[in-house]
Amino acid sequence: MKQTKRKQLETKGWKIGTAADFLGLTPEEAFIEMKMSLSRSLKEMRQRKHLSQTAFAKLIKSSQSRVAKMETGSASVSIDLLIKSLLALGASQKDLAKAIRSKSKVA
Amino acid sequence: MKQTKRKQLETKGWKIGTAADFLGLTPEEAFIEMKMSLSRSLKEMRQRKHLSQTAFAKLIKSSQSRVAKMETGSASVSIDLLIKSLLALGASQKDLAKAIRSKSKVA
DNA sequence: TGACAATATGTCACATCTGGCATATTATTT
DNA sequence: AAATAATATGCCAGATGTGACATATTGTCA
Repeated sequence: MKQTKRKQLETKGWKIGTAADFLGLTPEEAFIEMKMSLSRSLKEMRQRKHLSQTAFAKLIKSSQSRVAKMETGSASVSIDLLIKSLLALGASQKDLAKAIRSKSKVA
Repeated sequence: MKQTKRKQLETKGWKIGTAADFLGLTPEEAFIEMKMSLSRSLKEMRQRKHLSQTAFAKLIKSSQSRVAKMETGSASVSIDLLIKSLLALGASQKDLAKAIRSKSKVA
């Protein structure tokens, strides 16, 4: 739905589906977006610390392959793991909140 | 971390290391805090919509017992499930970001 | 180019999470 | 108080996520 139309409806007292789909995202899509966002944040933080995937994997007692999967947004990675990893890198809850909100670039 | 709070968490199935507690949140504790925060948000949103746990469970194709576990902060619930549930209730990523940052009160 | 480090992908046994059911506990209504 | 609704807790089989390993691909530098 277009922004303009939504605004018109809202000023007329309509309450349209909330939120998650404000930008046209279904809950599932929003969920995926969030994962991708966390993925990117993780990669950025790791690189900023000059850690290889292997070194980081050791740090969080995981494996290089799983770190790679985290950073490429593989479906086999849970948000739990992403968040635990980010926290291990020193991310604050504030950082995570920010990461969750940042959108992915569509090109 | 307060003794009373620790006890409550333990009865929910959480296992917390006993090591350095007073010096702020360990990543593990921060992780638990986040979950508790999401739990509270979920309960609030559901109640605001006047849905029983049973009705909400049907909505997200889960069970009343799991919804109860989500809201009581059981350790057997993943952040993935909490977030999916919140999104299903219409939470925006902004809402989630907010939820993640707010501290949980156990007392 | 070749050698080497970093990252990506596939597979799998094992661990954790999930839904559903039964049942217990707590609130609400009559 | 009894009946009823709502919520909580325990359990378990099946689903999903995990670490680890092998191997492939990509990147970098001599």
